[in-house]
Amino acid sequence: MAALKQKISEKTVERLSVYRRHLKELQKKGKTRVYSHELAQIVAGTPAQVRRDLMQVGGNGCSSKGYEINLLSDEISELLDYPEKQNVALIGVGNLGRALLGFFSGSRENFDIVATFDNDPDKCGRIICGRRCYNADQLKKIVGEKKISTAILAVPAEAAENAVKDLIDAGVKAILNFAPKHITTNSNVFIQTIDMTMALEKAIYFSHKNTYAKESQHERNRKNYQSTF
Amino acid sequence: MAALKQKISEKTVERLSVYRRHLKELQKKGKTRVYSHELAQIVAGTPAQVRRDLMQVGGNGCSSKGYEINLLSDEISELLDYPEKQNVALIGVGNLGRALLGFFSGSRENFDIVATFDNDPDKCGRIICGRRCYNADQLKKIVGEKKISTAILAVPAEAAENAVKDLIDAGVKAILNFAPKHITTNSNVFIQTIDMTMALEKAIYFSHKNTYAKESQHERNRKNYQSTF
DNA sequence: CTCTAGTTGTGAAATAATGCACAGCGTGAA
DNA sequence: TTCACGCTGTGCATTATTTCACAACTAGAG
Repeated sequence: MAALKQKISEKTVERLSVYRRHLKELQKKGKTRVYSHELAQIVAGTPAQVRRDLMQVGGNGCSSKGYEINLLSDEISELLDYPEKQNVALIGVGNLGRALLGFFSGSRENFDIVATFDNDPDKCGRIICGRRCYNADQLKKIVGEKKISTAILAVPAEAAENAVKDLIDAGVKAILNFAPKHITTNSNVFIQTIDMTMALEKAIYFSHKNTYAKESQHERNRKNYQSTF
Repeated sequence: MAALKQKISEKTVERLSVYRRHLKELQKKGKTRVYSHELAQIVAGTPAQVRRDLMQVGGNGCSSKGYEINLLSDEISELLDYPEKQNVALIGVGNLGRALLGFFSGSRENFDIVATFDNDPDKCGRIICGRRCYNADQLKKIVGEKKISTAILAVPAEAAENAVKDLIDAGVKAILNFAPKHITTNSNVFIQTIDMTMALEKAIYFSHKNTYAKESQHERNRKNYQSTF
C-alpha cells in the first residue's frame, strides 16, 4: 500500500482503465498472472511505465511471476470505481446519443445510464433503449432524485454550451462531451471533451506525415498508441 | 515562415484543429482579428501556448492587432490539410457507425467518407446515408480504386484486431478506432484509438476526486480542458 | 544448496510540454 | 512627433512525463 491517496495523474488513470479491461479479458481466457511487458504492449508503452502505474494502485507484483490478475484487477477497480454504482445521464437522444446508449449498455459493473434527456417533444416520455427519456426541463429534478453524478453530452455544437451550464447547475460532477465544441468552467466540474472531428483531422494529418517520416521501431510503437482518449 | 517542416507535436496538431474550427465560427460572426488570449480560452490554455502553436504555422500575428482570422485559418488549413480532399472509409455500419457517418457528413472541406464496409449481407449493396455499403472482402479493391487514405473503425471489439490488419493490408495510412480495444502495429500506419469507455470511466473517476481536491482557479481551468481527444 | 534467468520497484536521468517574462513593435492618443 | 499601452515572438525556467538502469528478489534447474 505504497501510494494511498497520492494524486494520480490523468494519463495514469487512463491507462489503468485500459489495463483493467485487458485484465478482464485475460481472466476470461483463464490466465492468472501477467507481466508488465505484456501490459506494456497493450498501451504501446514501456514495462517501466506499466510498473509505475501499477505501483500507484499498490503494486504487488511478484518477482519473476509478474502480477496476479484477479488481485490487480480488483485493486484497479477499488481505485477507479466507487462502492456504489454511479448513475449517468445521457443528454441528447439523436443518432449519436442513441448509438452511445447502445455502446455503453450491457453489463457494466461500475456505472449505469439511468436517464436520458432531450427537448424534442416526440422523444420525451418514450422509452429509448430501455431508458425513459425526460424533457430537458426536468434535468435538475431527475439528477437530484436519481443522484446522477456524470452526464454524457451528445447534443449539437450550438446547444453544448447551455447544456453544460444546465448540467452544472443541476449538480452533475463530470461531463463527457461529444459535441465538437470545447467548453470550460470555473466550477469544479470535470469536463472531458471527445472531439471526434479533431481526432479525424489529426489522423488524416498523420496519415501522410508518417509515410515520409521514418522513425525507429520504438518510436513508431509509441506513436501508434496515441492519446487513446 | 519560421517553422517550415519542423516536426509538429501531436498536441499542437490537436490544438490547431480546434483553433481552426473556432476561427471559422468567428468568421461567420464577422470578426476579422483575434488575440492569442481569446484562443487560449477555447482550449483552456495560456496565451503563450497559443502563440507557440501558431508560430509553427508561420506565426504572423501583428502586435496589438492580434492575428488576422482569414489568414490564420488558411495557414492552419495549409498545414493540416492536403491539396486534394482526403477519402475516408467507414468500417462497420452498426448503430455507432451510422451515427458517425451522420456526424462526419455535412460540409467538410478537407475529407469525405466515400465508402462504407460491413460483413452483414443485409447491409452490403445498400446505400446508407448516401454511401454505398460494400462487403468487407471488397476492402482492398475499393481502397485502391478510391484512393482511401484513412479509415474510421466502428466494429465490435472482437473484430477490431483483424479489421486493422485488413485495413493496413489494403493500404490505408491512418485509422481512427472507436472499438474499445487498443491495437498496435509495427507498420507506419497511424492508429488513433478513441476509447469511449475509458473516457467515461475517467470522467466518473474525476467526478468525485474533484470535489475534495480544491485547486487554484488556474489549475482548475487546465483540468477542465483535458485531453480533448 | 547454488546458480542462472527473468522480473519487480524505484532513484535518477532524460525528454517533452508548459508557463513566465521581457524585448520589440504597432497603434492610437495627445 | 512622441508616448503609453497592449500584444506578439521567444529564450529560459519550470513542471510533467517517460525512460534508463540497477539492486533486490523469486523460481526453477542442476
